[in-house]
Amino acid sequence: MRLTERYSKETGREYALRMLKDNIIHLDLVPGKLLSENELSSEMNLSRTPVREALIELSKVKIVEIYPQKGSAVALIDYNLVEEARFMRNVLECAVVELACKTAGEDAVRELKDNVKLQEFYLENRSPEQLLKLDDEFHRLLFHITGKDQVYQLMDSITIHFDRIRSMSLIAVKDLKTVSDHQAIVEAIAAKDGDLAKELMDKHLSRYKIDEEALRREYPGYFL
Amino acid sequence: MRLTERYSKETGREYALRMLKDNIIHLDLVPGKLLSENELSSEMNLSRTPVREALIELSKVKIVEIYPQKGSAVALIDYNLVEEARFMRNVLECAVVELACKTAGEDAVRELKDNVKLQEFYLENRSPEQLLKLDDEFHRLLFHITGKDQVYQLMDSITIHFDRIRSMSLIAVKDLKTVSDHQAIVEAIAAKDGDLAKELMDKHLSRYKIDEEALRREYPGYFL
DNA sequence: AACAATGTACTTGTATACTAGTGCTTGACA
DNA sequence: TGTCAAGCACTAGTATACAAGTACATTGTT
Repeated sequence: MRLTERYSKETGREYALRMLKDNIIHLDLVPGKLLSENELSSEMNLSRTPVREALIELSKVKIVEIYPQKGSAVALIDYNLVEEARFMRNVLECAVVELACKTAGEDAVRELKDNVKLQEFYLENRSPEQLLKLDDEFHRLLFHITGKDQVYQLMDSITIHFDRIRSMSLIAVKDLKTVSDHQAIVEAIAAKDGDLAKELMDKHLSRYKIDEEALRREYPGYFL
Repeated sequence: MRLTERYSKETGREYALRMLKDNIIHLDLVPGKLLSENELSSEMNLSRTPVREALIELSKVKIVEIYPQKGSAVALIDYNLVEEARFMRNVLECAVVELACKTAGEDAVRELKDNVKLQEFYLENRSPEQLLKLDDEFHRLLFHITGKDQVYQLMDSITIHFDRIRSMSLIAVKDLKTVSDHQAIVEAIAAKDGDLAKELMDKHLSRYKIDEEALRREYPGYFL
């Protein structure tokens, strides 16, 4: 378990949640790994209570399994759940981008354009970390400007299944195409072309498809 | 706060959650009502811990607000959140019913038909409670047969905003149309007509639209 | 040796005690 | 009378103690 510093205003529960998610996504806590509330809490210098609350939250999206009176574990990879996350994201993002075409004003479009401009900058400067952050931010922005923050938050909670296998997949996302996808989407929104925007988004998200069988071969034992 | 019996296998946390949701939906805990963990726990004959865990879960979908070190309250009605719930449901249900047209086998169609048959029975026998239950079950089934149970569960968690104002609205759902809507949807699925199914679902869900202004007039003070 | 019962060491679930932060009340003082 | 400050009564956040259930090892018996 890799730990980073606790933010100053962060509660114990938020810290535990952040640490657990990070470690699960980056496979420092591998699928199937047994989790003990006691062990985790002493590792993080917390009591069981905040750790337990974090585990309960993670179990809601089935990334952690809790067996009452027996133990807890990082969930094995259930490919159907990954597919659910992909499906949900695809459906909602397409609907939101279509909605954005109808409702987005000048300010919103400018915000999106600013974001993409920054992406171009970090693409040239080879800063994949910043780029990933801006990518997430771009999609979050689309939900925000259409007033669907809560929907985003719910969708985001299940996305961890997808994030985990993305981090397993060695194939990096082709950043160049990603950024130009974003550019095209913003242009479609500015032009208020809903059908085009939806189509572009669908194509964009399809780039993240990951070969299940290859992963299964490389990491047997991580799968359900 | 109205309490019903605790199920035998139910944990304290699950019981607290069920009670809180029921009372919020049926306005026994009105919007804006201050909640005290101590008060709630003694009312439910539990300690603070399981009650607190339930409140945290409800705060995730913003139906309960927790102000650290100050207090908690049932959230006022935020119409934008209601709209988010409606939007999310509409988008996902339409996508799922379309998917069902592609993937549903004979067994799945039979399950749906059985459900609708029961709806017809309870419609004739004027049993609105059973009918409501079957209505929920019908929609849950659509997600189940397409392998999207987790998506349903997440969607369902935000639906409470919608359920609350539905219970405020005196206008009962026209059960007759509801049942015939369901019939038509099942037929479209059996005929594998995705476009029709989607259109029918959209029309079906639009029946639940509620007049915001009328509610605002009737219940000022419940709104944000 | 085979097997059954029991003890033990774990787990999560719940209750309770303590910490720290908020806001209001109350009272002293100018 | 007005103002400010100390204290009190509440809150949620956290730590710890205890309860209840599970799995496994160990021991005693046949």
